[in-house]
Amino acid sequence: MTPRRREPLSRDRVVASALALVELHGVEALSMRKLAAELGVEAMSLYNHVANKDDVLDAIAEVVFADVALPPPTADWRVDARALADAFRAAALAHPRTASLSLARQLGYPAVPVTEAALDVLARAGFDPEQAVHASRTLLAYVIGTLLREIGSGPPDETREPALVATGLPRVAEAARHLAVCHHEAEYRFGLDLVLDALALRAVGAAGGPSAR
Amino acid sequence: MTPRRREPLSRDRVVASALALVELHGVEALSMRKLAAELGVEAMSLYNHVANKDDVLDAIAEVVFADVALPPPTADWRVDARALADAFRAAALAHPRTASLSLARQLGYPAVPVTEAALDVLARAGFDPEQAVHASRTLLAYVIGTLLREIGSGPPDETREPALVATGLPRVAEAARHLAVCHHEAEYRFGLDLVLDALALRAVGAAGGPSAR
DNA sequence: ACCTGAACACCGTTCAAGT
DNA sequence: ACCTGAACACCGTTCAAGT
Repeated sequence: MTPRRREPLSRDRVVASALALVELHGVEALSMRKLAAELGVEAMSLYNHVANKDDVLDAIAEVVFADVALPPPTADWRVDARALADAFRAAALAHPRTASLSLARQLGYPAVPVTEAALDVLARAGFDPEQAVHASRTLLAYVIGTLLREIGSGPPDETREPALVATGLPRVAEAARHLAVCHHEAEYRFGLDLVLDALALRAVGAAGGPSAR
Repeated sequence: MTPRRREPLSRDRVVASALALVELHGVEALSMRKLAAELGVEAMSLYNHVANKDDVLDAIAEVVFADVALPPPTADWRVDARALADAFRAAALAHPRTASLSLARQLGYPAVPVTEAALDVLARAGFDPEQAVHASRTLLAYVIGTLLREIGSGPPDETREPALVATGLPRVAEAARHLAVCHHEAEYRFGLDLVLDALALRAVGAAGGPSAR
């Protein structure tokens, strides 16, 4: 019978509990009623702290990217760009089951510091503010697309390679061995290097004069 | 009282109806009961043709990319790569409200022809089969990431720019005018050019000898 | 101010029964 | 073989009532 036999409910407690439930059982298993039960309360009490279920889902998405551990800048913008992309990826992979929420919804205001860091890196690479916005969007689109593939891909599946060969499509059959598997880390790194190379080229062009083309 | 007063139910009719409902009212509004009503049948009848609701959602995702209008090859692989990316984007944008289904789930077997076309383009660019797989995954990740941003972004919002300035973050404030808006078509093209440039560079390297680096 | 009981209008899915 | 009625075990959310 301590004075705080039960923590008072709060928006933060509701959201934290919801994130935990999603991480444990997946988004589709989250219900307002189970969330309330988890918090030792009736479902209707939640509505004093969140607007509705969608509000809860938005809040979960925001928490994920509020967690991005921004790397300290170095002298090499390429190193910094890579570190920032890695940090973003790490934050998403820390909560894989929230991916469909955090990646599909528009990145909210808690993600603004990530944008600041990206624009800073790209400014140091030589982009003017407008080009830096475009470049950062390209980089982020690549990273998010890669994460979506990684998080959505199931466990290894031995039937994939023979199925690909059986399509009879020549290029697919020829590459079936490589298409059947996906080493996510290496795949991410391959494309990231590629995008960074391209950004480096544009940055040099931009430094040579405004609106190079 | 014509003999076919009512078309017989079939998996294809169920899926087509589901796609139409999603396109009209969104994924969250799709229920087995409403789907059945749309088909003039009781909800339980659907289970003679589909395994469950998830099966329906998977089937919708497959239909979207079965529709990709593969462009005929030309003499210029760069033109072809762009045309293929454009065709993929067009297919996704033709059913924007299914995006969370079609882009987040693993691309199914109906999308294999797209992979064949991509690998063919990249082979003609000079990539060996393994490198072509990596390159195609990079390209697709970029396109999908861009689509997710495009489809997830709401209508223009006048409050965004002042909110960005108000963060006090210097790069964000400086670029607020450009961050506040997003011309999706132009943004997509910017990054696509960038990725294609980078692929062109790798292709040359690969043509110079196996495993350049 | 915050919590709750009861209720409303829904869900997906199973199963035994119909034709 | 295909369709259905009734039922089960759930949903999100509202509202008036409690403390």
